[in-house]
Amino acid sequence: MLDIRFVCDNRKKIEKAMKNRGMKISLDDLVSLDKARRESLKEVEELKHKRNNSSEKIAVLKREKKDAGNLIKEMQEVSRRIKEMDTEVKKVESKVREFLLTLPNIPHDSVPVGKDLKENKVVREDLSNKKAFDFEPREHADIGESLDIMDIPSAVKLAESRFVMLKGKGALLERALMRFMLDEQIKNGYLEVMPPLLVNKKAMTGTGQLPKFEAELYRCRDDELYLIPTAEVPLTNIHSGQILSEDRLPLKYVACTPCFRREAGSYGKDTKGLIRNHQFNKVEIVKFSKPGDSYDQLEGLLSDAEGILKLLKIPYRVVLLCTGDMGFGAAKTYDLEVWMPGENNWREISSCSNFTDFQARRMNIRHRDADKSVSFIHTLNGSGLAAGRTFAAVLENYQAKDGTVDVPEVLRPYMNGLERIDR
RNA sequence: GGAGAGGUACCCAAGUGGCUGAAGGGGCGGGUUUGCUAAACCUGUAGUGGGGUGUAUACCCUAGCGAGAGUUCGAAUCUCUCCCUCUCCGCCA
Repeated sequence: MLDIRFVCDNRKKIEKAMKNRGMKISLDDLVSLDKARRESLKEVEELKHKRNNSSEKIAVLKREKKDAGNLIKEMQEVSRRIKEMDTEVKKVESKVREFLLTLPNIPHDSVPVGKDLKENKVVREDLSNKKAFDFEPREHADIGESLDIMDIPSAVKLAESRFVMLKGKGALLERALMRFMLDEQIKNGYLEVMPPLLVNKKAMTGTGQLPKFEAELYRCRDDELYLIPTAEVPLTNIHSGQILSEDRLPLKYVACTPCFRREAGSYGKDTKGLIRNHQFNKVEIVKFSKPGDSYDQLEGLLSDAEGILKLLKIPYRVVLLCTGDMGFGAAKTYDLEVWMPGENNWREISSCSNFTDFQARRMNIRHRDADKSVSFIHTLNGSGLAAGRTFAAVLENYQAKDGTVDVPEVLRPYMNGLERIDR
């Protein structure tokens, strides 16, 4: 959410930013709505002032056993008017808020302007671990099924399409990845958390999933609770409503959780294997930062995520998203993409974003400066990494000609010393 | 799920319609005195959101006693709805 004052004072800037995101938005209504809000508010507060004074006078009169009838009569009318105006002000306020909740964040100046993913910028790449295959590398779903470590038909029978069941060494590999990635992020100074996987509406609104993206969420029938689409939601909401003291910042959290996404509107896309599922495991890292150094913190968070791929020895590149491809709440986003030799393509495996004060304003997370003034903090998050997609990347990059898969060295301690996955 | 008790500031807590724009403790900040790992006394302690005036410092108004609605000239206090916490019972990994 953007600050209403900032929006009103910087219309040109906002409208340009929205245009860069590929949105056509006019702020005329919002600005006049807010003007009306301020005028009514001033008027009603003056009436309230009058009422407060008169109430006191009435109290004094009554105590002195004098007649207060006239004043009471007068105040009846004032009170009626206050009630009327309060309703009006509230209506306008909620309209303003509703509008603000649908406005995305303003992209940072360093973000390239562009229409879609074709205009994203590759910032750097590390191909030192890219292998030359002397055979035609296969896709991960193919490898997984022939090794009998991925069972899609069973998962579909139990749930529906876009679910997968891992078995045996596959389940072990997934668990190893989760533990390895968690341990690394803990080493990087993040505090591990096991959060609720179901959260309420307020939390979903805080991070920006609601109200705009309700169709992406699984919702409980009898309770006002939603399955988390990412641990970003519970982690970022940990400090909602709080004023954090500056010496605690940055706060860093990590969680490994299943994530649930309806993937509405992606029918027919990435239907094979582990790339786009309704349920997947992900290690998420979140930072609460002072406003001043959030962009430095973003670089750090990115390299924390990147470190996993370096250790796993998987070729990857860092992509800076352009304005048209960036998520709703982000001011700046780097994607980490891994090389998938079977698919002969790059795949997003992590998305690291600075949300600036966009989420903090929704959640009301603030900090106290050295000069005692209070301001919104900045939130950041990134995957470190998505386990399912990392699983796929390991299969494709570590496959051998005979259909087996080597276990990356760093994972072996987590897999009871297992060096190779075979049948 | 059933029954009961609660939710007041950083914490504990008093408070059933108007000198409560919230008593009293504790904690924390400042001060005084005596002096040694501190005590006693004095004093401050509603932060914040919103609106306005002014501009380096400020001031005024308004909201705020779990949340929302209602009654009333006036609500922490009365009524309703919801949320949360605790205790007992039931169920349960």
